[in-house]
Amino acid sequence: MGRWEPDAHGRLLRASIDLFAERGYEATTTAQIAERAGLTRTTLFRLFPDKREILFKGQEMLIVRAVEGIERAPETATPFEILRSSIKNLADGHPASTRATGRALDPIIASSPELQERASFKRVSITNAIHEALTARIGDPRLAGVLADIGVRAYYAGYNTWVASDDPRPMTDAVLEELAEYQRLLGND
Amino acid sequence: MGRWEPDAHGRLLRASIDLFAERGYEATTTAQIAERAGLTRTTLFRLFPDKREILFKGQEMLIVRAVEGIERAPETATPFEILRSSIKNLADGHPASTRATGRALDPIIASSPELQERASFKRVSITNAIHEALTARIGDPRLAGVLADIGVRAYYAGYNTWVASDDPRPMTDAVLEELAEYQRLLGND
DNA sequence: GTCTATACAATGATAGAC
DNA sequence: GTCTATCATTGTATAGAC
Repeated sequence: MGRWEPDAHGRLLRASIDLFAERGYEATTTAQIAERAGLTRTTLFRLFPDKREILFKGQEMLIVRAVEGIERAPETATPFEILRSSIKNLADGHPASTRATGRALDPIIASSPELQERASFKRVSITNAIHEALTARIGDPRLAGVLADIGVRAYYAGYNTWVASDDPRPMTDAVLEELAEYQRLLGND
Repeated sequence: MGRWEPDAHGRLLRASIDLFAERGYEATTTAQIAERAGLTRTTLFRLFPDKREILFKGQEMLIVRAVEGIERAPETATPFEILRSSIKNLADGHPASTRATGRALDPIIASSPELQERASFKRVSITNAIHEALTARIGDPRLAGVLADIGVRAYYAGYNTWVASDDPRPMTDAVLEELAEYQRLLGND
């Protein structure tokens, strides 16, 4: 059954989404996923560390982009402007196709405690990475922590409204609007 | 081996902490935990839904207390005062013995990705519960979300400094001091 | 250098006996 | 309510095939 149709990751992701939508996450075995992707279970576990990660791999990029956005903020930027730079760079990483993927993926994640747990871990990990990089940049770890929370909340809330809408503008617009609302609420500093 | 020495939960928790500290979380099997507690593996899984939850059970109480604190806030309270009531009630739920438990437990959790994942889920769940209850109380879901983040951050940061210190005052003091710092940073509204 | 075959340990579920 | 026993599945390890 050897194969080098090259996109093994992509085939496994598509097979997973299809099967999870058809039969549910828990009712789908890793053997079935591998079979539908034209691979074996062994290969699946060589490419992904576990079953959950099939749906989440690629999110390491999110941390890289958020931290990059902090490093690229101009020398004179205020703490909130640095946060804005981070969240903008993070959202800019998403192509238009993210909307379709999210519409297929999000209901699956919502249906399984195991997947929600992994999603929570990703959210906390992104928050912690921003917290750390912001602390290095602005010095105050408390302010950095609160800003990290606010930025990540804007990112997820903006993502959710954008995925649910048909607004043709990029995801970044929705995320930055959300962030601006938070800034206004808190009496912008 | 039948037993009704009554504190099965407590025996399993203590056995887990001991064994995880001795041999590591992953290297300890559920059979070994059950054996040290004087029970069988089947009974362990009747009392706890999975191996991780042995260390985290009891945290449902945290959500109840946080929500209670919101409901009990006086009619005239500002949004931040309502949040303060929530976080105070949450922290008040911890007896002095929490410090010793935390000192034993926290390094174990930090050593295992699987446990960190469960811890992240608990943090997000508490945040979501506060978000929801605050939204019901004050109306604005955006303000409620940001406040929930801030409150939960104060709770965890206060917990961490309190566990690391030998300050004889209750945990609530450390948590509320942290929260007051955040309020000051954001130019109290 | 990627894919596969096989064997293995551990989690968690289930059915039935005392 | 606890136990014995059995089972499917996840995830690991190793060695080998193309």
